[in-house]
Amino acid sequence: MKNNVVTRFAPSPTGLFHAGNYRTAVFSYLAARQAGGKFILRIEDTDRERSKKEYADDIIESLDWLGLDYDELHYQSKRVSIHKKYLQQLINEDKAYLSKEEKPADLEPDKDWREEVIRFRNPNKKVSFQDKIRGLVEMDTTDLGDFVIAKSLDEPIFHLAVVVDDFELGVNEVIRGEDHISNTPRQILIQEAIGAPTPIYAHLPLVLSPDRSKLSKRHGAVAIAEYRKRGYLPEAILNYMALLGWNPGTEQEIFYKEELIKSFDLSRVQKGGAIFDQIKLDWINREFIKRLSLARLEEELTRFIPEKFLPLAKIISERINNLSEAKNLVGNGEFDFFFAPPEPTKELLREGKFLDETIDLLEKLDGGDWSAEKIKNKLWDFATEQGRADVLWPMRVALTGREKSPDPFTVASILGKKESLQRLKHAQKILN
RNA sequence: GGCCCCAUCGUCUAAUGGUUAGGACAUCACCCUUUCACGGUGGUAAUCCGGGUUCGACUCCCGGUGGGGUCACCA
Repeated sequence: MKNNVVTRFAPSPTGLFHAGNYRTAVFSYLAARQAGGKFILRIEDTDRERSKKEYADDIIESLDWLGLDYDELHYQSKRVSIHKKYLQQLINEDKAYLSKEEKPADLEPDKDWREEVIRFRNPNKKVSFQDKIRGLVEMDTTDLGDFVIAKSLDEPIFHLAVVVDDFELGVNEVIRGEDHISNTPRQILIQEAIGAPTPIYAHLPLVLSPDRSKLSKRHGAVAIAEYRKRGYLPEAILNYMALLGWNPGTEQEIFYKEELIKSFDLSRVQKGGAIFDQIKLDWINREFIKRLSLARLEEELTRFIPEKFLPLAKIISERINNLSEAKNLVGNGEFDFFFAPPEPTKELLREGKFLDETIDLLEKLDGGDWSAEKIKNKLWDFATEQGRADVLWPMRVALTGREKSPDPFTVASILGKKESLQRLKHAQKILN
């Protein structure tokens, strides 16, 4: 009999899905897939006040986009009858009890408040658990007191719901953020009370902001959906997040999903928190952009630039960190950066040496055969003879009006014969 | 503050008692080149501090210091 690994990702839909959450999902996913086990997505939406459907949808769409496929999807709010069963049982066995509460004086006026809640009868003992990343962790639960596990029989809260669901769904490896370490003893107490086995834990180091505090919405975290909009590739995000806090022990940096699944190993996960480094993400994204097939590159680029610039796809791909930057290079359909309106200055034209000859040579080239390669062939010998800089600089400036651009042959090919010659002649006029 | 976790270049990390402490990103210099970009080569840069243990500590132990997490009728 194979001991199948079952992991889960259990986000609460109370905000946009970002790198902090996402890294937990990646590690849970990789651990499950590597073991040939099961990966469960459970949306923890029992807090009716804070949970929003749009956030749940955002999580699902982001996971889908990133290619983290799950075997089961559960909404915790739909499982309250199961939680209720266990709650009732705990009360019957006097392991939990109804507790009268005194309303705090400083309670916010519009805040939901129960006069009576269900508290767990804390046996006040030391508990310990095995953590795949940190080893044996021990804690005394005495100072936790009789903590609240439900607002009512129909309203379980976090600790009870998590323990019951993990048990019922067969989760045997709980992979979650380090911020849950202090919740673990409480949950173990509940497990013991309902007769559930304690899963293996793996508490991941936190993803940090540049100031080393926990990454959060209001603190530097960018939503996954936003990265998508900015033209980051899902494989790049996956790769970068996997490398944040984990490494394969080799010098490989670029991984596709299948390779990650193959090499992933929880025991090689770092213990300390890791700062989210946008610059390195950019580098990885660039690496994946470079590795894109021409067909896929063009397809991705059409989300950001007009189709007529697709012949430039390759050249563009060498100059951008993310696809949306392509917009800055070609503008909104009008010739922009690469193809600025030709307003060459005399100075930039360097006296326009050989502009006449360049025009003559190009006039002879068939307009139906106007490729960058053909243009280059036509001009190359002459340019080499006269000094390439002296011939090509004026041509570049005349065509683009700028010092910086792709090579002039490519520019000319995109502009077409008519427009190219028009611009060259315009430059000629300026010089006279 | 109590409890808990953590600590190698600026950043992500490798080295599980013996290495000139390695790699990547970033940065700097040079090369390539019709500009930018791409690419290539090389450089700068780290074991938090103090005690032990040991022939020998980044590595093991103890103590500091520092950072972080958590202390809800949120997850």
